[in-house]
Amino acid sequence: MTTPGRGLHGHVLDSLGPAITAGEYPPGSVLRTDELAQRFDVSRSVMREAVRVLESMRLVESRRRVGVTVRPKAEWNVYDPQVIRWRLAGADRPHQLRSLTVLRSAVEPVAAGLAARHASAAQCAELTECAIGMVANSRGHKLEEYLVHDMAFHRVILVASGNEMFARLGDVVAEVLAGRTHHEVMFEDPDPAAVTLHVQVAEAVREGDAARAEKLTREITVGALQELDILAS
Amino acid sequence: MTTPGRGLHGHVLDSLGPAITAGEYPPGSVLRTDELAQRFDVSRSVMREAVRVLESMRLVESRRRVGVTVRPKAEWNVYDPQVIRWRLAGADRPHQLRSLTVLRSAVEPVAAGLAARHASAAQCAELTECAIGMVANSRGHKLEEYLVHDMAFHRVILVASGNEMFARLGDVVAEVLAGRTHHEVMFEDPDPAAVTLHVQVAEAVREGDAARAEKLTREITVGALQELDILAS
DNA sequence: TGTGACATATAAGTCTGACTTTTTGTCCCC
DNA sequence: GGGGACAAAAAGTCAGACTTATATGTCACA
Repeated sequence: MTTPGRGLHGHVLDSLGPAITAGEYPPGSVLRTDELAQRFDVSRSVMREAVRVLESMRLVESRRRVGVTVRPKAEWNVYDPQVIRWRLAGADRPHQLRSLTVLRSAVEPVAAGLAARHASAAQCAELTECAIGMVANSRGHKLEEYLVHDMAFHRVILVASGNEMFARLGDVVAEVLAGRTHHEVMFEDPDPAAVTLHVQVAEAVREGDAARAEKLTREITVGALQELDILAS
Repeated sequence: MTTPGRGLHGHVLDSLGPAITAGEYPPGSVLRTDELAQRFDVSRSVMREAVRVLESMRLVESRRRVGVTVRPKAEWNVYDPQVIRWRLAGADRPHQLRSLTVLRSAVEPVAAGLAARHASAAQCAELTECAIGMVANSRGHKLEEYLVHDMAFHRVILVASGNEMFARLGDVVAEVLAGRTHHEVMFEDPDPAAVTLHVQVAEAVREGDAARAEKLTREITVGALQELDILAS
């Protein structure tokens, strides 16, 4: 992914982070820095750095004379990519995938609409390339190749929206798409209708038709919601 | 806000964070831990903890033999509440407000639709109370009181959506609303039409009319976009 | 002149131990 | 039983020595 396990404190985080986000330490649990340092066989300085990071993610709170207490889930920085990755890697995975898919359904249509207005020529070209790649790999069990182009497609849309907040969701969306292919039920070739929708979105963006790009993308995300049985009405 | 300036390293962050997010150190700038420790008159241990936090926010990258280099804006964890607060407090404020308002326009309508399906009786009651509070303070230059109820209203909607990712945007939305009242041009009483929309959203949610709640909320967010001259078509 | 191996300097990374500060629980006394 | 002083516990801070990785410069050799 990005740069995992860099330094000793990173190694500690790779152990503690998933454990906490998995609910292994229920909210209110108290950890002691010294004990943790011993357990992970690192110095207190290193342990303190790790705790500081967990604190900035609002997973824990460090108080004098008390120790390091685990915060309730509702206070976590759930948008921190690291936290998202930890949760996706653990028992919380299904729940996290649902949350993120709902988020996608809100954000991506609007992003596509904005992309139709702001996308550069290069971005339009890239988008079309992605769509072509998806079509080319939509049959014959070439799921991995399809996935690569699918992830790229959505990333381009989000970046081309021109909104930094949307752009930064590219990694998250990619993670969701990858999860669908790798862990969920997706043995067969992708739905041809979905592939067509992607091609049409690329068209709409190229033509600057914001309303159509938004509507088509909404259809894509509705499909994603249905896959997870998140059904409305 | 939450718990600012806790401990020495927190004090350092309160100085460094805003400076970096304000672009005071352009991307690629190199800082040295020792020099920073001297400058802020703290020990290296404390400085290292601060750097670790900045690193987890992806504002900087620490590499051996090089130093602490500032990352390009595109890599920052722009959803980190701390980063958002720093940017809102600095020169980037207008740009950040626009980004967040666009995000709101994507998320809040969908959240309102979900709230109509999932809101508890208590949440419906709270929502109605907020709407009443807004109406009661909509005339006579009682902007502060109006703001309190406005923030509460949107927070309830986001929480009642039942989606943790939406719920965690409550603070951000509150910050945007507060910003509009405190820093932007908003001397007069709020737009009566907007107040009515809020009342109607509360109604729709109470009645479980998801489509109407979503549509009405979309009208609210369109208004917010127009205030900032973010116009479509 | 270019290229590779090697040496060196540099800045982060780590560890240790001593000390400080804050908070909480307890116990004594009124 | 309540209030205040005291003691213990855990995080917080600091200073210094040492380790490790790595960018960069140097020099020999082709």
